[in-house]
Amino acid sequence: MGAPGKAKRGIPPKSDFNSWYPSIVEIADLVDKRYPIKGMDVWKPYGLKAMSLIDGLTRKQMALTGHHEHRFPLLVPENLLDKENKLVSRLKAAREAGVDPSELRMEEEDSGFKKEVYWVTHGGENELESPMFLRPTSETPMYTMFSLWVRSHSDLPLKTFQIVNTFRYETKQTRSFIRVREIHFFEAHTVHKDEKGATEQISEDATMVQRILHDLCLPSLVSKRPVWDTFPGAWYTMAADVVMPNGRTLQVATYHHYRDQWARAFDLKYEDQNGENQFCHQTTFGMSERLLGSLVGMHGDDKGLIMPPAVAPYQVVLLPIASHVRDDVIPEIHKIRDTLNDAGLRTFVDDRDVRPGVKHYDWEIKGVPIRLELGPRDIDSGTCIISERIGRKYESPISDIVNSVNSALISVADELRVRASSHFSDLVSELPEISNEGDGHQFSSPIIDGMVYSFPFCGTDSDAEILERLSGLTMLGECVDEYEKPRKCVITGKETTKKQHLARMY
RNA sequence: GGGCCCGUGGGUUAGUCUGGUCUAUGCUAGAUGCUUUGGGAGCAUUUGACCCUGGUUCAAAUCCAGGCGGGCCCA
Repeated sequence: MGAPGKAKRGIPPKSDFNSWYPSIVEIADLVDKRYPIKGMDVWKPYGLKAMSLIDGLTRKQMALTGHHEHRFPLLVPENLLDKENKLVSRLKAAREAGVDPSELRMEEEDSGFKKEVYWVTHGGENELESPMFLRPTSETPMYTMFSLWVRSHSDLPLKTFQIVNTFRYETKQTRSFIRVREIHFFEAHTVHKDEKGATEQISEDATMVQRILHDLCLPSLVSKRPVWDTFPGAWYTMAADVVMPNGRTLQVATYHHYRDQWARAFDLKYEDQNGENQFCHQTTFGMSERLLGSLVGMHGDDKGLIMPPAVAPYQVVLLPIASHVRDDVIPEIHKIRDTLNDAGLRTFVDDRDVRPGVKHYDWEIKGVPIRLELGPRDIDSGTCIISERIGRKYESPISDIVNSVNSALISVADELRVRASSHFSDLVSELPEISNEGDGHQFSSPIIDGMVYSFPFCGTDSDAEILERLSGLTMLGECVDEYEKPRKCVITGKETTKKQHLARMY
């Protein structure tokens, strides 16, 4: 704690999360929100570096699984959107009518996509004959090209991805990294011979998400979204949700199994071994800067951010002490820095001419996992002082500095995982029992704002709707983790191992 | 779609109801100098703001209208 009554750079307490979050993203120098367009923040170097490192984790997973990076154009001609709109509205209508999409015949219908995109209508002063829009996601441009690229079964599977900016015209309240209009977006799109190939891809996606979230020290809930919350073009949608400290869930990753629905709309076919044309099966996998938002929200505390070592822009900040008193402090600290750099660590020497306390506070706000102090006394004794952002502070011999720093980084990451999962279990609790007397369904105890509720459920869509209405919360979908022993469904009373969650979503 | 609120230096804030004493207050941040440097140093000097346009008035940060920008709540 600082001196009584003295604000720490004006950071509100973390317990007031709705004020803390928007303040910390600016105070820690991740973004500047003052750009005069709502939902379009300026990325500052520190924030951009963290995001690039997160992208690095993603790229690593993509490389391990044989995906290739592409880059598709930002602009999409309007007539391609029509194709997608038709598909989406047909599938949506089919779903609502409860029939197979192929049985349904549709007239033109506006699915509403047009309202959610930014339009380019002019070239210079001339109105464009065919307007274009900024991609909200890249199915349309990509699948247009895929149908040119895929000829034969030997072209499959086609595994692509790109990390680009996408645009959505949000009218609701925006929040840095959580709801923005210019989205830093990762999207992987794959094309397979059959449903089985696409299904295997979905499980590969699940593995990748968990590896990335492990590096970010984030626990998550993975669910199969309810039908009404599935992306209309998808057969089914899987999603990973992180629980923020205010109890709202944040969807950080989704992966969709499309079957051959899009392939039929975009005429995406291949010739199989028998010389026959077959429609392809497809998947997509998406993530965004919400990953950064979620680690800011989960790990930060009253003093500022805490960066998971895997993506900390600086893993070690070195603080020279009293360097004007002794000439050897700076050279010695540079030596240590070079040693750490050679070991592959990201470092920074803070040689500003300010008092050491200021530097400690500054780097605490930015969440640097380890601060390393070196002053004349340390040089004489052959040691330095290591402060971990999670609280520990101790002396360490300079001769073995790489090992000390590496194990300190591991201990920070471990501690973050412990804290995050204890936080997580505090926020998720069992749904109160439901009675169904004459006056309809009732909870035995009231729903508390800021909690996520888990419960056994095997009911129908309309049972789910009852729960949503009764609680005022949203169903996350069927969780991939099931109960070990069957339990009674909260609505039907039948035994089931299936687990669901109700939460307020971002 | 419906309703409500707000716009003052980089940040935050006083002043707006009741027009003049406001070339605009406090804190913080920034700059310069000297002294300082093992967890937020001190002193001195100093830079910096009334969202835009129009109206009312002798007089507008303040009242009115419109615009632009931001936020909240409800469907």
